[in-house]
This record gives sequence, structure tokens and C-alpha cells, in this order.
Amino acid sequence: MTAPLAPQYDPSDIEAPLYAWWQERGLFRPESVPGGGQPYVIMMPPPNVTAELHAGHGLNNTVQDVLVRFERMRGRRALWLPGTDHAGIATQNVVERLLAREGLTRFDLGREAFVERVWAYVQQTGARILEQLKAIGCSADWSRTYFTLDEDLSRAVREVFVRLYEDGLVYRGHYIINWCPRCLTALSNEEAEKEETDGHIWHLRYPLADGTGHVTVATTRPETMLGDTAVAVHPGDERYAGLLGRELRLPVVDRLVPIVGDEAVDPAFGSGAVKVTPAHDPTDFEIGKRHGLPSVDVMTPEARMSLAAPERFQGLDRYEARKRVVREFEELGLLEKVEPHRHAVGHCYRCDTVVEPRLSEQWFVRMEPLARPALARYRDGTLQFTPERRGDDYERWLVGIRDWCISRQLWWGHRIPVWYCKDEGCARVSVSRTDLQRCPGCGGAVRQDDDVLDTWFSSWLVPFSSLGWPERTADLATYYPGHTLVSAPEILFFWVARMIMSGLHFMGEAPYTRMYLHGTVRDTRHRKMSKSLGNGIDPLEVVRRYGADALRYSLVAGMSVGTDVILDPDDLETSFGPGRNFANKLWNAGRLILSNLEGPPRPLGGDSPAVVRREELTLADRWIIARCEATVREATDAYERFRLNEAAASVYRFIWSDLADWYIEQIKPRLYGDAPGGDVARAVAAQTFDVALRLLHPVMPFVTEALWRRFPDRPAEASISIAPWPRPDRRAEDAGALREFGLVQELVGAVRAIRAEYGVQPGQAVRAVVTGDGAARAALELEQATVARLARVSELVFGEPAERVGGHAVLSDGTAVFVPLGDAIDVERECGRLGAEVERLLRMVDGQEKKLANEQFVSRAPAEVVERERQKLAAWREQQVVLVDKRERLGCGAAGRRDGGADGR
RNA sequence: GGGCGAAUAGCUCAGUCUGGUUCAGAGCGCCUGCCUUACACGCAGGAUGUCGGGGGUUCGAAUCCCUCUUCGCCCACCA
Repeated sequence: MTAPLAPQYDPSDIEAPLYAWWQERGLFRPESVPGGGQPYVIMMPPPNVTAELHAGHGLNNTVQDVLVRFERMRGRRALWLPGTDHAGIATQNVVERLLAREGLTRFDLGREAFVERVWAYVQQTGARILEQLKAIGCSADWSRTYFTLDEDLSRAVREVFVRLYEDGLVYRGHYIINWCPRCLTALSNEEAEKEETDGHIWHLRYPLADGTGHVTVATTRPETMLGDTAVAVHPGDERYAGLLGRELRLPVVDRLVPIVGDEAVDPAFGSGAVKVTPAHDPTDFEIGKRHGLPSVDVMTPEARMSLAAPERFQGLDRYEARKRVVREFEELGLLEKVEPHRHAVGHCYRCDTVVEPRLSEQWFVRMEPLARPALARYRDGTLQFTPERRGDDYERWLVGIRDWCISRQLWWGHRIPVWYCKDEGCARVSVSRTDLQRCPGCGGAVRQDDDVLDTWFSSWLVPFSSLGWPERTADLATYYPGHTLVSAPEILFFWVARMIMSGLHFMGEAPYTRMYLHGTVRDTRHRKMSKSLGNGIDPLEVVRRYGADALRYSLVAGMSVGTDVILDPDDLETSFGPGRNFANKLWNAGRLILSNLEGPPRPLGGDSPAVVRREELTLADRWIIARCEATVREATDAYERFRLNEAAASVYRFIWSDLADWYIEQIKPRLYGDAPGGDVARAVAAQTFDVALRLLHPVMPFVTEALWRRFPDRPAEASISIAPWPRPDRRAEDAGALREFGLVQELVGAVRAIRAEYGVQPGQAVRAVVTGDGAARAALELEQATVARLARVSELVFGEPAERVGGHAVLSDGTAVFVPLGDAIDVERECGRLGAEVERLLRMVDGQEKKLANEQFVSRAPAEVVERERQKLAAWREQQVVLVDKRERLGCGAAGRRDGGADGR
């Protein structure tokens, strides 16, 4: 039906056209799934709109695609919903960097022009990442693609803000928040990444105002002392009992501050006295509130010293100021000591700048009421995490949850829907679903809040906002709630947990019940791949060189549940070569099978190869069918349990080790007409290969589709991506065939090993003598032709060998194999070999005898275990007898122990 | 400071939950021989491991318990 297939698989010829065809056929739309089963929904973690595909995206989306394709083939109406995130800070930073090249800042443009500029930028770069996801084969429903700043999603964001406000779950307040002095915005707790940092702790002396002594305080941030408004000690601390209420004279700033008593102070730490800087530390802020202390904010938004600091400090960077404060203390003789100190310091998750705790007015979401049901659903087992320990992380986070700071001092994002009346007498604060021009209270002029919302405030809604909420759309009714969430653990709190909370609150149901948190892609030194380290792998480069299937296979194969994927950026061949090789192997196996099908393969009686007339099947046929059946079970089970690597390995083993290495080799005589039963062999090969292709399709969609579509009589519109998932069939199970053909394989392997050992020329046939009445005999008789072909055995004889010189082996059922090799071999060497072998068996028998003589073992171990061990012993003894006999016939000399072991190779 | 994970062949990892027929495995790399009419991105054969160290439980431990070492992750307002 088609042109002959090239001997080497070239993914670049195949992938793009196939992908285009899938899209034309609308196969990624759930509506296209034949039969219209139950919906199955995965929400794609929306990549940043400015993102370039990296290995992490590759892994995350490959996993999702595997699951979606799996469920789609199982007849579910699978919807994988893609989108992009406007990524407030990240995107704004990108555009600001571009502006900087023109020597401009966003302030030069002004808000409106800047936002327009960002829109122009994101439209021009056009969410390139979505195209890149297509290149790796992602079967998302692109017709439903959303953007978190779309009109629809913006409406949802506003609706949610207003409702939460009305419910008292959104509030505005003056608190210490995490502030990035480079991005010039507040951050949530999650966005301030704590990193262990080596720093110092300075012990500073604050003299009592009356000159009668001093109090020593310790600090890791000496520059903040410029804003100190008190020193606190524990109220019960006897050392300071007499000092409570007295005043200290702050050095450097020359200000009087009180000594207060507060429970928050740990008397056991340092000197037991703490400097209190309400404007620059959360704990101090609380202490300040309790004691009515003033707040002195000594820093500008850029973390330079503000006008509230002494004049000589003003404008100094915080670290310059730190040095200067320390120096002045030293000069004053008030620096008691400096110690190295390792502690956790917050860093901006977008630019890695050290975050400054800063007092400011921000909007917050009260999280505790939202967290409660999210916690309950976890504890009652509704929500399941893979790996399970991620559930513990989830639980801990919810238990200790703090309010969410959602306002950002950015320009790119959802503007906060709050209007303030400009009339000072009215001063009404209005929260509204629609833009306000006038104050609903007094009708006066209003101004909208300048800030925008945290980008995660839109992404935590996508499971329903992307389906049309708050409208009651058909999509919403059909596809909410979804099922599986596939995510990197990094965004468990940012995104996953919050989606569960919003889903429960606004929809009454969690958006997913199964959360699969996969590992991180790292280099061989276990470092996270990143641009700055230059240790990244470009998935598109891999696609170009090895193909998307190879990329996907390698990612999946290297990934076991809950562990990281280690790849070597400097050696793509090692990582991705095997995937490419496997695709090529498939291609060639397909080439052979398909080119030998003169027409449609003879039906074996239905969907399953099991239903063929048994009497027509050879042992090898029954064996491959049974192996195929086992693979269907293994792979299906592994996919269901997110053990994608096991699924891939199972199919790999079947295709390469069973189908290609054994079955295809075995049937060649039948295929080429040298033996009868060609139609059965063709049918069995075609059917099992078809099944294998379907089992592998989720992981390697392109090559499997390319081959599957080339089966004769396949309708032009047929696609493997909606072909039915292979169903297990009891009738295909055949333990006897597995065991018996296994013995045939053992024999072939044994003869091959003997041939290699004695350097028999590849083209030269040998004879083989098989002794013993084990299960092997019947099987070998059935498969004589196989043995002849695959081991180049010209004659397979059953009985006792007459010859003396040759190679030997023993199969697992005790059957002895002898390959006469005439005078071609070195008798002395063979004696040595046999001697060593006898020696080894002797040791095994000794050990086994001891084991079985052990009263404890025999009485306590289960009977079947004991029996198994007995059989082992018997088999070894038998082998020993055979070998000793062989040595005698060779004339090696009686005592195997002495002359044998010495030369044992 | 709390919590958790990992350590198995030169490399990357299965196997550990449910001790004993995968128990010592796979892929890559390495060695030997083969261009055998699907595939040299291949075929056949082969070598390599105190299953991180130590202790314990058990008839029996890579697998269960304790401990130590080394990496890694998450959480954390002791300044």
C-alpha cells in the first residue's frame, strides 16, 4: 500500500507530518474519542508565556501526555487542557530587561505604555512554548488553550476576589511582608525561598541611658539597628529584672529606647536580649504592636538607607550600611564580638535577590478557612498523592498555613478590583466586579488600587476558570472536576494545594483526586538543570538529533516514582541513544513483519491473538502469545500506578528480547516458505506486534503510529491514538509454553556459549546430544528446527553421548547437553574446566546439605521452600555425576579436586 | 533546628512496602567473534558487585530493626 520503508528510521521525516495529521483529525479533542466514554481530565501546569522549553517541561509534559494517551486509548473522553501563564514578575522582568537595552526603564514609559509593550511582546513571541510542546508530541486540546490574562479568566479572577472579599476572606493590612528590592514588589511567603547562607552574628552593646552599664544584643542584620525602637527581654529573665522599663541610648543614631519585657524572647539564646526593629522584622513588628512601639522604616524600596536613617547613612545600600554600622560600633568600643553564623535567608524566587522584610500595606487572603476542607479531604483519603510522602508535605503546609499576600507592586497582571474614593470625607473603599468611574457612596471621583494580583491568584483557578466559570458552561459541567494532576514538587504549594483549596471553596469539589509529583531533572552531579549553570538539556535539540520518541522514552525510562531523573548534558548519546535505537528496532521489526504480510494477516479470531485455533499453533507461537499477554498485564498495571518506567521496560523487553530476538528469528523459515504454517506465523507476529505498538504508543507516539498505520487494510482515517487498549485475555495465558520454550531458549543459549567458548566458526554446524528425561525433551523435539537455526545445530540427538571430547552444559530442569567437538579442543584445558565446575558444584552441594540438615530450617521454613531446596540439591548432585563421568571418559584422572581447580580459568 | 529521601556493576538505575524461583538484575560503557537476505542505531558470547560501614532480629536479610557515614530535598519569625 505504501512505499517500502527505509532501513533506518528517520524521525524527522515522520514526526511533523503525523502531528499535523493528528491535529487535522481533531484527535486531541475529547469529542473525537469514539464511543464517548467517561471524561478524563488533566490540566497542564501552564508554562510562563515567555518560557522556552527546558528539560523540566519535557519531563512534566511527557508524563502527562503518556497518561492522557493511555486513558484516551482506554476509551475515556480525554481532555488535556493547555494554557499559558502571564507570569507577572517573570514576564515584567523580561520586558524590563529589553527596555534596559534601549536605556529605558518602565517608569520612562509609564504604566499604560509599559503594559502595552508587554502585551506586544507576548503576542509577538507568541507563546512559542506551545509550539515546542507540539514538537515533543503533546496531545493537548489546543482548541481550548487559555491564557491567564484572557478576558474570561480575568472575569473569574475578579469574581473570586470580590466573593472572597465579601466573605471576609480578603483583607487589606499593614504588615511585614517579604519584599524584593530588585523587583520592587511584595512577595508571598512561598515566593521568598529560604536558603541556608553563611553569615555572621554581631554582638552589639547598647549603653544604658544613665551610663550605668550596657545591654548586649545580637543581630545578623546590624544595619537594621538604625530603626530600633526598643530592646526586649523575657519578662521572667532574672538577669534583666531590674532593667525593665529603663532606657538605653542607641549608639550611632543616638536615640533613647526602652527595655521591654516580652514572651517572644528566648532567654536561652545569646544574651537573652533582643533589639526590636518593628519596621524590619516580623517578630519585632509583633512585639512593637504589643508594646505600642513606633516603627522607624530606615530603608527605601530599593533597600537603601532612607531619610529616617542618620544623614551619613542615607542612600547607602543595605550592605554598605551594615559595614558602616559595624565599623562605628567597633570605633565606639561597643562591638563585643562577631561570630560566624549559618542561617536561612529569603531569596526572591524570580531574581534571587535577598528579600527584605518590609512593613507595608498589602492585600491578603485568609487561608485558614480555605485550608480546613483541603486538609479534611486529604485526611479522609479523598486526595491521593504519589509518592505518598508528598501528601505529608501537603498536610504540613496546610497545618502551618499563613495568610497569602496577594498584592504585587507590578504593572503586568490583574489589576486589583478595588477603588478608593478620592473624597477624604467619604474615603469609601469599593470592591467591584465591574470598573468603577464614580464612588458608589458619594458619587465622587475614585482611583483604582495601583497594584496587581499575584500571578498565582489566577493560576489557582484554572481548573474551573479555564472551563468558563463563573458561567455555567457545558464544558464546566462535563470536565470539572478533573482527575489527575501531574506536577513538579516545586509547585506543590504555589499551585497544587491552592487549586484544591479554590476548587473546594468555589466548586464544592477538589479539581483532582490523584496528584502525581514527579522528580526533577538533574545533571550527573545532581544539580538542578538551569540556564545560569549552563547544565541544561535542550529538548528540541534532542528531538532534532534523536527524535521526540527517543526523548520521551529516555525521560520515562529514567524516571521511577518519586526520584529524580539524572541526565548528562555532555553526553546526549548515552541518555538518548537507547531511545533512538529502540525506535529503530521497532521500525525494522515492523519492516520485516509488514513486508511479509501479503495481505491482511489471517484473523486469529478477534481482538485477541488467543482465539486462534490452538492446534495450529506451534510451541513458539503459544509462547509469544503468552508473553504478549503477560506484557499487556504488566504494562497496563504499571501505567495505572504511574510506574511509567516499568511500563516502558516491560514493552521494551517484550519487543526486543522476546519478539525480535526470538520469535521473529524463529518464524523466518515459515515466513520465507521453507516451512509450513506461514500464515499462522504471520498472523501471530502481526497481532502481537500490533498489541505491542498499542502498549507503547503512550510513550513513543510517533513511531508506533507510523507503523500501525501501515498494516494492510487499515482505514485511511484510523489512528493508533484512538485504537482500543489491549485487553488482558485469560485464554492467552500459557504457563506450560512459557516454561517449555524457556528450556528451548536455554538450550540454544548453552550451545551458543559452548560454540563461543571453543571458538567454533560461526558458519560451522555442530551436533548436540541431550541426555535426561526432564521436561526439556518434549519441548526440544517440538522445536528442533528452532534449535537447528538459532544454534546452528545440524543434528539434535537424544541419548547418551558416545563421544568423549566436547562442551557440556546443564539446563535448569537437569537435562544435560553435550556438544561433541572432535579433537578440535584441548583435552587438558577441558579437564581443567570440568574440574573447576565439579569443584563449584561440590561447594554448592555441601552448603545445600548443611542447610537441609539444619533442624531449624527444615522445621520452620514453609514446606514448599524446603521442597524447592531439596530439588535444587538433587539437581546439583545429578549434574555432578554427569560431570565426573565426563571427566572419566576424557581420561582426566580421577580426583577432580586436585588437577581441576588449579587451571580453572 | 525539625521532617523526609537516597546510597546496588565504571555510569544511570530496577529490585526493598509483602524476607526464601529475577536475588544478585537492566541499559549504557568495556572485552571477544560476526556486515547471518529487518535492523552494525545490529547479532551472538563474555567480564565486573564486601547490594554505603557496623550491629541486631530470623532457620534464612539487598529486603525488617538500631546505629554511623556521605549526598540531596522540604519546612522553620531563636534575633
